[in-house]
Amino acid sequence: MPELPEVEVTRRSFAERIRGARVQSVRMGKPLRWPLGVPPQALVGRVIQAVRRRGKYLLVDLDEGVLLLHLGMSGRLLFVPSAPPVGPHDHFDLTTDRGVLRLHDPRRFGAVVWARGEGAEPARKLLAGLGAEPLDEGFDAAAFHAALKKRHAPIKQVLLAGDVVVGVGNIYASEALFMARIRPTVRADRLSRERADRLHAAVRAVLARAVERGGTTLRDFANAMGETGHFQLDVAVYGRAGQACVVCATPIRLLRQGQRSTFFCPVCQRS
DNA sequence: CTATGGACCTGAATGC
DNA sequence: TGCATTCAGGTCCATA
Repeated sequence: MPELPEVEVTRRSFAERIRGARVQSVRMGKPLRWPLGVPPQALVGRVIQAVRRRGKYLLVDLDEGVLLLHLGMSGRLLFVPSAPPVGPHDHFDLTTDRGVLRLHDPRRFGAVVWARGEGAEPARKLLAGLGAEPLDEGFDAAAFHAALKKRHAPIKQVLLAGDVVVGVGNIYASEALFMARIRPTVRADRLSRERADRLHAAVRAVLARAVERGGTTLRDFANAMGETGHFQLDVAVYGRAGQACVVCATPIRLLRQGQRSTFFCPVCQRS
């Protein structure tokens, strides 16, 4: 479900409302990807200072420590005044004096992890090695090209790996490569500066557009207010195998890269 | 060091 | 209808 745009849209949908809230109780359901790291009781009484994002992680700053939230493949947050009935996939409730923050995650690839600070374990290790923030000023085209020069893997897989640039998941990798007219299978180190620049711009444009559109709702994404996204209406190639390319009408092709589906136009993305 | 495949988990869609 | 197989928006870890 969630790539950078969905995580950012989720963040914006509750960050201001939850700021200043005091934690009253914590409920944990089935185990998530990693343990919380402290007894849930330890969060009671903490006050939420801010909600930030790094890559696909949300960082909930507390007056003591920080909570890292990750939505995995199927995670979704909800922030509502009072807790709805608890379903079988509701695995974390943070009840505050301003509402309940709930993580709903059927596949449980998501996580809620506490650390003393961003630089303290286990946060440090989870955040270490993350690449540039694509929507920040600091995402530099020359540095992007230089980083790609060191990689022999197909460009699609380098985008997904997240250690060069963060936040680009399976949907937006295909979309950005289409926009940049680059074939997903080309080795990253074979991209010229000009083509790397096109990809750099395309990644930014696709992600920014998706944030504006409220994310992509393929089946069940919704922000913490329960609102769905609309970028699925703007998708050019993802999930469109066999359908006509929006530019040249050639049928979109599907291929497998590292057990993930990749979609591309064989004519618009010749190399 | 880099690249690759398997692992984690559940539900929906597809195929026989 | 029933049951098996495949696929899904992520990413860590072991292995080459």
